[in-house]
Amino acid sequence: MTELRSDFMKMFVERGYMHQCTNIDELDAAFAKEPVTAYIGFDCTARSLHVGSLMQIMILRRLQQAGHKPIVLMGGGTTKVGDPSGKDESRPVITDEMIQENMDGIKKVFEKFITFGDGPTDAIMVNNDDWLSGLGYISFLRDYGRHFSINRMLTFDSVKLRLEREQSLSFLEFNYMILQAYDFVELKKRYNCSLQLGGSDQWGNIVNGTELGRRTNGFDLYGLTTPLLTTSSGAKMGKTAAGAIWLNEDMLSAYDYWQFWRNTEDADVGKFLKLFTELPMDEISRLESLEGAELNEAKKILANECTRLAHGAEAAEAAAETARKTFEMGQTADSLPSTEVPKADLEAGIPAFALFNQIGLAQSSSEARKLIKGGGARLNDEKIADEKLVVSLDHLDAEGRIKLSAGKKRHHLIIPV
RNA sequence: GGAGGGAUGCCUGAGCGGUUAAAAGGGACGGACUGUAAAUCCGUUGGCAUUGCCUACGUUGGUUCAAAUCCAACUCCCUCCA
Repeated sequence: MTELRSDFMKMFVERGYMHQCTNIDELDAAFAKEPVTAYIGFDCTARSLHVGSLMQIMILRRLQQAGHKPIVLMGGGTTKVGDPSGKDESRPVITDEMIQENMDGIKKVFEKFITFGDGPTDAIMVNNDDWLSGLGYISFLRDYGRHFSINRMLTFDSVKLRLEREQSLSFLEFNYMILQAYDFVELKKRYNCSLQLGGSDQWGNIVNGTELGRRTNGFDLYGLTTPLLTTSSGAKMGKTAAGAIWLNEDMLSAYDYWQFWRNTEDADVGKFLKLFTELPMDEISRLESLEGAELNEAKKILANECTRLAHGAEAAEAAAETARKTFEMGQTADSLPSTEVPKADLEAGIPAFALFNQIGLAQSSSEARKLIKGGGARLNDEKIADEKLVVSLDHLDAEGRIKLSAGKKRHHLIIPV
């Protein structure tokens, strides 16, 4: 590999986004020479995206900053088929309405990170359902099916692993990679898009696309993948007690998002700063060289930066301030996640376990009881010793609220109304 | 088409008539220790309920006082033979 020339590729490698590339020299040259249009495909299986997709989102953002054009491809059509990569079972079929709803939610996430519009480097969002739904089966087979070798397809990990592992793979899913390859060609034709980005699990699908483009139209298409991200202790990114770390504020508060990053393992701080913030590299090296407890400062910066990107500067500051009050000053901050409870209910008294369940600090009453029994539940920072404790207006603090905590990190306010 | 094997809780995986809400490990949650870290150790881990009830071992029936465990049919999967 020769020295990289383009700013984008240099950044890409330096920051740790790089995993595999179909032709790094040519791609680098293209980036150095002219604006490149690139896309990443996203499933529409949920109303929001979570941190598992954040790396891809950041790449599109940086791509745009470097003067290139990002395309967000929503897999409205392919979602109906289901990607077999890395999955043991076929995906449940979801309805068109759900797909539309999910797309709307996902678009909101992207609007925070990249600029959409009609300008040359403005991002666009397209839905592959637009061209996939209208395909004629016979003509598609004749024009594109001929270019796919079954022998070859069977060697791709997404298919191979599934077959080796006794799980059945339906013909429907088998077609996923063909459709994704077709997407790439279609995007080249429509938008002169010549690069597909994606996670390393998409490598097979991406390569299929570049090859299909070359065979059918002689296109020069490129693929670039990012590494699969796990934490240093080997866990997949983005799962916690509360569930997935969603990027939409209506699914996960900015405070909780901030907390997620604040709780990063020591060993991951540098890596995450590079991937998920836009701090300059020398600043990052300084931060990651901090030792012991000082590394906590770096974690706060990480949390601030990440929250600022996803939810805005104001929300990030508020989350940081809330955390500071809660964890460092032992105060009860107004801005903790809160739930309004009718005054009348509190007057009558609510069993503590029911309340924990109601506000989401426990998934069920039983779980709440166990939490109390295990000594992990707190009311206004006092451990709840009595399993049958009834919470009432008597428990209001000086500010007229009640603070409930599950463990040392999860806090919630009850506001009587 | 023929012959065997399998389907268990979030996951892996024991159990093969009652003492089994179901071993063990993982994961997750809580506690201790710390730095809102990791590692380690301890506890919890179906739901509802002021100790009793309900739902659970692929689906549906059956045999039994009693079944995840036995029988039958069905569904799906695996292996070998043709």
